Amino acid sequence: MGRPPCCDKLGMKKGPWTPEEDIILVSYIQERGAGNWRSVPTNTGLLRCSKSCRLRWTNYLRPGIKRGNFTDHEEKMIIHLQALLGNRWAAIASYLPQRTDNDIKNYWNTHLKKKLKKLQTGLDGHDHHNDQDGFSGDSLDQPISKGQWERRLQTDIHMAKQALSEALSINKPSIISTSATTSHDLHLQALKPSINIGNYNINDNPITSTRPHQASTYASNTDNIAKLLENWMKNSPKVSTHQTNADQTNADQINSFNNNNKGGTTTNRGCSMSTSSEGAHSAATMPDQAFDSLFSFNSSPSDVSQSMSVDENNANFTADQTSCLFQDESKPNLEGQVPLTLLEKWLCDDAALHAHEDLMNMSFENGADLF
DNA sequence: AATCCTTTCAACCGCTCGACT
DNA sequence: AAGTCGAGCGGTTGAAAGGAT
Repeated sequence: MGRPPCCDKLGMKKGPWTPEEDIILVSYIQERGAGNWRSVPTNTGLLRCSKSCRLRWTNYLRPGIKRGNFTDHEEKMIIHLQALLGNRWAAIASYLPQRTDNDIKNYWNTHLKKKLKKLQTGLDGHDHHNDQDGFSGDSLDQPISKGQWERRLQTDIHMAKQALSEALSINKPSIISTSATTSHDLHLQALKPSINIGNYNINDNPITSTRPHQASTYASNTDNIAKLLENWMKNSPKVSTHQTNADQTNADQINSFNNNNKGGTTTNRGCSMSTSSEGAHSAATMPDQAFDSLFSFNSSPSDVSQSMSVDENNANFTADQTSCLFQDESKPNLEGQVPLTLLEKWLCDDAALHAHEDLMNMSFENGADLF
């Protein structure tokens, strides 16, 4: 008998969130910032447990969430990171700041597992040493000692650092070395382009990007909320009966944003990137105070830790991010390993394709800052 | 048109971890 | 040192949507 679920307390509501609840939550977080989730239900009057509020915020309402189809590049990054980190979705999501761990996890389970399985069965019909699942995320069952794993990790970190260092060397513009001799080398090299996540994302900006796949159909979460509110406003004109005065104000602001954002959506989507700073950024271009008010959240520490810290102005990874990339402690990759052979090639092809371009877009000064 | 099957994804559950006392 | 509590993570579930028959 474990602890009873927190949602069992006090007849908490479960199931899908309503637009009204979303608005209340967004309003509250706008006012107080994300964090201290325990106090959220009491302070907002939401009949939701703190956990549910946090989840709703982090997985759906939080600014900077990209929804919709994953790009080819994202897909490959997930595959690669999954191979490196295992099913550590939060860690993987930290390299794809616009995606939530839940999204990535879902995408892995619904799309990528199948895709890889297909690929794998196509590759080797005879090597079934792993398990019935081919190389599903849960397939790695060969034992590995902690010591072994730690040594491997150390080597990985060292090699990755070295690789990144080389990649950023102005004298070596070609960051994918042709001297990779081991699967290990290939693996790390293929990771290199993902180091440029921030850069990559920024380069989705139509102004600077030349990538073919950036015609984004993604809606930022502001779009989500806007759409949601649009419907809600149509269906439910009685905002004030559900909310406090403050909430009413915020609802008005949201509505105001919604209307104004119709003109601004193109711009935002054009950027194809909605970071947590999107609000502030967009507010600068949108005169309406409502938008500014609602979406320029004050980043709480938890926000900062969860959201990307890409500097949109210089479009570069910060040193912290890079060190984070390598400091991220990894647990033994006992599960979710994918045999890396032709799959690697597949991934590396893409990596090589984008690597040079990414590097070119990264200023050397900032690259130097990484170390 | 009706039914069944599959896919998707938001949300929940249970567990672990770290901070605090 | 031990206990408590909140936050976060990964696995799983189930409703809804879409597709096949």
